[in-house]
Amino acid sequence: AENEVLQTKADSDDETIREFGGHVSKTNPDFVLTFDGNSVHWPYLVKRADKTKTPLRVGRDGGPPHQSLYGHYSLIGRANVDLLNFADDLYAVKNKTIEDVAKYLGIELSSQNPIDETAYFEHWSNLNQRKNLVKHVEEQTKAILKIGQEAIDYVIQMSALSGLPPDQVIAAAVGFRVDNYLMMETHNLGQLIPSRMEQPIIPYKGAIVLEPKIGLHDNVASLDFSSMYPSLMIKYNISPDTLITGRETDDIFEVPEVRHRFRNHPSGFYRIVLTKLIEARKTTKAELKRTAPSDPRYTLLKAREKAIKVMTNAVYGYAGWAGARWYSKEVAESAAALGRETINRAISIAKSLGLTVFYGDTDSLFVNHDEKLVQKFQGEIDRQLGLEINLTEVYKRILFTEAKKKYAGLKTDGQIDVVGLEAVRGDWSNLARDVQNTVLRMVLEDAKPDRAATYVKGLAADLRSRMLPLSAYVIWKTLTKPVAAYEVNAPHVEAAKKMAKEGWSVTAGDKVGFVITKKTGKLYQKAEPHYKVSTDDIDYDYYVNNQIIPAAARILEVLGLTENQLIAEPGSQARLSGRSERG
DNA sequence: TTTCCCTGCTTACCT
DNA sequence: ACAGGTAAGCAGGGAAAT
Repeated sequence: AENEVLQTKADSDDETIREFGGHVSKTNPDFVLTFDGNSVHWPYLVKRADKTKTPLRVGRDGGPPHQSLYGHYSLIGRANVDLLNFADDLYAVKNKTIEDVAKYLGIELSSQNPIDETAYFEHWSNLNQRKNLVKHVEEQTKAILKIGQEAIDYVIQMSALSGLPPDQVIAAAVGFRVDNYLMMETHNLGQLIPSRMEQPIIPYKGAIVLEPKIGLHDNVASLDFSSMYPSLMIKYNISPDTLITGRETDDIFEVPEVRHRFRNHPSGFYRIVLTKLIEARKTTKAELKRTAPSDPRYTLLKAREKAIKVMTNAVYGYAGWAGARWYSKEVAESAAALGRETINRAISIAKSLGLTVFYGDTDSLFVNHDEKLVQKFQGEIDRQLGLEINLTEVYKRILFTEAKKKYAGLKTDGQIDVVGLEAVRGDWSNLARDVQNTVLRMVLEDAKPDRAATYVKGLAADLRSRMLPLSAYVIWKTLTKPVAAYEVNAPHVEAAKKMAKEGWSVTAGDKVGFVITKKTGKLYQKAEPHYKVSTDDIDYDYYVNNQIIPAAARILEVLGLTENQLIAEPGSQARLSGRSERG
């Protein structure tokens, strides 16, 4: 039956593998979906099939999977899609678990308490608990299918655009998707494809980030240039094949600041492909407007539009990537310089119209939302710069911290946008994130810190009696290299070492969950793998002083409160001296 | 001997 | 393993304070 979860009663590897192959042949799917299959399930199955000398018949040819490009396994005649690769494109999902990805995509899961990998063995060993483990895996299997249904249109559209097969395109890094897309277009133009060359990495100056106007501001609009870098590259014909290296002076454009020169005519390669991409996106958007959301083509068009957008936005970065076939430092550097000129001129225009600029980053500006002035501003950007700037959001109230790239705004629909702050960082505890989100809502709604300060003080005073689940205290950090390669001690590395000692395979790219315990010594000596900790072991002082207070203070300091004011009841010196050391 | 301050390593975020 | 710009915590070491 469709969407049926198959379970085997086989009790040996060879029997299980044989049965699995039989089911694949019988079902004969076009797509095979896994979650982390390229790193875990396929290599494992291949190894066990080898060891037991059992044929792993999963391809349409009845053959085994083959290791392919981009760290991916391919099945002959089927598209083997590893949905973890799709999840990597979902920036908002911090910890790429099946459960978190499903939740983000709005997929309902019937089980609320998934079993952590580290508890699998224990569940398997205990016959009563084994049932729960089987149930859990069944739930995950169903979730993977649903995630696949959400991903499939995007995968197919990205494949159609880039020319890479659907199973490869999602495994391929962004640079290789662009590379392949450009190769396709070169072919369409009847031109030759340059070979990839070893290039030294030469850094260059990038975008401008403005100093934010610290504090709470009411009625603020955010505006964004639409496709700023692509638009500038098209406008000034910035491309490797239009770059002038000789003495030409006729019909040329010199980029401000960096002084690279480009021919105005004929159109260069990047102008041609970027124009094509932008036109394709416009066409798709127009078609979407004519299509009812219930129409099956609607999701397909949405996916196509997203794929085109992703590709368009990646071209500038690609041009500055030393591994690109069409690498040109001059091109990337010129686009960046033109971007800086653009934002600077936009700031001048805004100010000349009487608008206040609160903040800006690369291609965005935050100004007071005076509707008439903002419209006039957009008109002037079009007239003076020949570029489009869109009103993307209106905030009833917005808070800028002293730091760049960290702010939060209350939108007109009551939702809060949080940018860069601890609340959106995956390497802070859920506890700290929840506290900061709560503080932000209180502050943005009240426009004063009192309610939030009382809340934080209350929580800090009796954290342990709140009996929060352990998951509130777990901190997740990525291991970016093998544990032995680290130069300095760090809590997540120490926790990883402890896991390795117990036989867990911890490798670069893994997320390590740890909890700070009451043990003595440096912080890294207090860190324990999350699954080994009980709530009795938690160092509550650390979580108050180094998680809750800093996360709350980041916001409340903007309104004049200090960290100390959040810890101490007025006049209580005892608590002040009771703080644990910070760094 | 303890505290303070600076620097480098490290991770994650923003556009 | 698309780009550069930015914040921030912790470790470690030496200088300054006790």
